[in-house]
Amino acid sequence: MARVGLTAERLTRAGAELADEAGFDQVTLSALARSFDVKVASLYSHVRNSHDLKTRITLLALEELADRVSAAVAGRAGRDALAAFADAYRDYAREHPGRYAATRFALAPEVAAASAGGRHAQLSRAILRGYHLREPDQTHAVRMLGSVFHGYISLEAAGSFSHTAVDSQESWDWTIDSLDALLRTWTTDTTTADRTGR
Amino acid sequence: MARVGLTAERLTRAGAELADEAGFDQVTLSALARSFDVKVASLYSHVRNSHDLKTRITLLALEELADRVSAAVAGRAGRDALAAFADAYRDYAREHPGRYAATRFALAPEVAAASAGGRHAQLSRAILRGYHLREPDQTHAVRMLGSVFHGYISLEAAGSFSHTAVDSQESWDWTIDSLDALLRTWTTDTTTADRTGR
DNA sequence: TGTATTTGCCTAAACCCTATAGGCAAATTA
DNA sequence: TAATTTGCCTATAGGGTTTAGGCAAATACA
Repeated sequence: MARVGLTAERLTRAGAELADEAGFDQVTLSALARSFDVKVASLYSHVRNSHDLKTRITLLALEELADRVSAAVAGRAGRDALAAFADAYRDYAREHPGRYAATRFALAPEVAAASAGGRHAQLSRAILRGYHLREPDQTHAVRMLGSVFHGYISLEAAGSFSHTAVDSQESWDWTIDSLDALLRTWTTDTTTADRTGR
Repeated sequence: MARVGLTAERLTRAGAELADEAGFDQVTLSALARSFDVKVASLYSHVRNSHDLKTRITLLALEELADRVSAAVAGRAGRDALAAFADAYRDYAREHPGRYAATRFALAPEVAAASAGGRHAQLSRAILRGYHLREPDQTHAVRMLGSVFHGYISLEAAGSFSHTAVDSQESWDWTIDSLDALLRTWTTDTTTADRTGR
């Protein structure tokens, strides 16, 4: 019985590819075993179980994505940085839908703490640095940006924006412009009363 | 063999409850059969298959949610309407996490066309009526609002906002205020160049 | 280099979920 | 009351997960 040379890493990479091709929830140990022409039970020497495999794919995706976002925003500021940041997420989601879906997988707290999740949070705050927000506004803004981008990406992936004639790219640009404008109002004018006009 | 009196409707309602308790992807025909103390095969007389059941739960959730949102925004305008709209979605997601998750289930195009999805789109546009946006800005704004609210709700549900001391309710209010302010800039000043300051 | 140990992949088996076919009895209709 | 429809059943097959235990290939060590 020749050995195929499985490792947790190879399984994780193959799992990530399968996720992109068939969807993250189609990633099963059975499918993976088939793709390596190996019996399912053999995989249990390398990953603890199905959940463990998904966790590993999630960690891989979080790292990859953080690397991309990090490279995209390097040397940029203001609207430029904001757009690069947003595009990095969206492009990744479009190129790697399964991996992007994996980044939504609920990790165990200890695992999450050791993941690239922290880098994402830092990157988000780095983008806002140029807008000079004070706490707690900065936290509010981090949450809002995360919400908009993640929301847009998932609705777009679900096909929610393909019913009308308006191009999705236009709405995306409009959204980034709007967020930039919004954040800039905070830069120069920091009282809520004035900002909201109430 | 006494009959239990199953119907597609009863299965759908029980499925929705199960979704809220255990998660939408824990909704299985097996679990449902157990809860009715009936054999699994019996369910196939009432629903075509597992996918059909999930579709029915999705349609139920979309209707319920549209009813709630519709009632919430009735008689309101401006920021008031915007907040009522947003809160209706968020409250529903918090009270019925499984049903809210169901609203993200990908429906077949014909089914989606006959669903309450259209009502949601109309409600969204109704909110914007008070801000007097022209096309295609209105469409952009509809997409942005959908993105923010859906994104916020799903990130919040995933626990993404429970790592810092800042209260999630505050960020939510801040976000709604920000969106209101943003939309109001469009009301009085409609050229992109001026709005973004580029 | 030969032997001991570890490690990788295997078979076997149990459990759960989905789905179809075909049967019998309860409910409905005539 | 008889005929028909309908609801729930048993049986069966297929796919995914997971554990236990075995044999052989790779590795370590004398």
